[in-house]
Amino acid sequence: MDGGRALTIEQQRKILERGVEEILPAGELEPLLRIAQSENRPLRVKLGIDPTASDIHLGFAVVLRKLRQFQDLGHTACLVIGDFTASIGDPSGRSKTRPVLSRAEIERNVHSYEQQLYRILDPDRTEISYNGDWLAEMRFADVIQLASQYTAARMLERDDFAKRIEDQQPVYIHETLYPLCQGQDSVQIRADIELGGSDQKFNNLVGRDLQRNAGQRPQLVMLMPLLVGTDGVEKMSKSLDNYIGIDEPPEEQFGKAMSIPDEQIAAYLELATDAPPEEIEAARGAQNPMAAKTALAKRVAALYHGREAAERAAEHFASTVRRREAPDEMPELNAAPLIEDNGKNKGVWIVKLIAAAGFAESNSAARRLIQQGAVSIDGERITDANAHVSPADGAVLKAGKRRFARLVMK
RNA sequence: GGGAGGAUACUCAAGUGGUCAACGAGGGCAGACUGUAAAUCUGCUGGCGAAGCCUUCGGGGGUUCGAAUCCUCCUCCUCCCA
Repeated sequence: MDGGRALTIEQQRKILERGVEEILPAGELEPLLRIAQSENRPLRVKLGIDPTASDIHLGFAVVLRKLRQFQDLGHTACLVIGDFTASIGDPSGRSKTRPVLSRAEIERNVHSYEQQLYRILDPDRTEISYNGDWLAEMRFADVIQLASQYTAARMLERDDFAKRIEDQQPVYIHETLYPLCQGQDSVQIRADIELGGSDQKFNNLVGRDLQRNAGQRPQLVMLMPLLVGTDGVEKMSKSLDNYIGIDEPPEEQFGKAMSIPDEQIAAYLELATDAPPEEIEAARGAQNPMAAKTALAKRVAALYHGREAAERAAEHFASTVRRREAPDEMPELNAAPLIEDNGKNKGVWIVKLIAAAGFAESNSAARRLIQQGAVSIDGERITDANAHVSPADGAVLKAGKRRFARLVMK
């Protein structure tokens, strides 16, 4: 509890409530902090992790960063890896039944997850458990006992299920067990608080009921707003490919951040960065979204790669995108083996060159790029798909705005 | 157990014998423009060294000069009644 000693309970509460969408029951955070203090023990703050994706993105980082705040105040992060529940699939926000993951996929994801988690969390105050350790051990009688604690009506009235039923989409029995499993996790690890995205409200509240039935104090539920993806519409997620990964290179993060719609700038500043409230407020009605967005993109890159890398990413963006210059560093492509000389054709066939560079998946796709005027060598546009070229060694091949390769001709 | 409906490209979704490599929308890509990889507009979006050819509409078999479209069997999916 060393971190917490310097601050009053009131101050701690303020920090912890910042950026939070909802606390259930409202107003219970401060009393809980007092209990922890008087009992002189860290709170156990639970976060369920669904290992269905292998990349942690800014959306999930919102919750992780909140968890980190708890850690900095001396509390314990209790991560529950849903290795067992991943084989069910969280129905939250889903309009369809989820595909089931294989054991191997889950293990691969978990492994990659753990490395990324500690870019945000403090490993010394983190406890990791796998819910398969207890859920897989349950006997059928235990499952019945668990299921007997909730009614079908309450389960089916939740939004996701109700909508599906109305749309004549299937709802499977095992999906209704998902919230119960997650609630059982809370019982198992004796969570004081459960963090989650706002779409986790129902699941987290089930945990309260189960804990109460088990004679525990029901966990406080803390819900964070969902970060919208770079498309500006859907929730950020890997499957929609609208995410910014915390492990991505700074240039990628910067560029992706620049591609969010202007209206999302303030939300991103608030949820995904440490920007002070004044800056967030200023960004809300900004006259110059470009400047605000650039500042945001820098903050994001700096958070995961440091200030210097963020500055470089900004410069990279300005030169490649705004001034359309070739970047300093780009992959090399040895084009020498592609050179032909058979009387009919002399040089490298441009279509093959594009395909070899990996800029197109097929020759047909390469032809399209060429015909659309996307391809150039050393700034000279090539629009004839039958063209053969003899570029100088070190010439720059470009396809579209962002794909570059330096040609090696010997 | 009984009845009804469905499976089309990345997704949704038209098409019910030739004019179908398959309408449309979303997504993606590209170009123009710009303040950005935003917005907007336009184009492209199965493969092949490509005026032509090849493969595709859940799977197999069949009818036909010709099938995504008709028949048949199979697989899978959904809904309604009980």
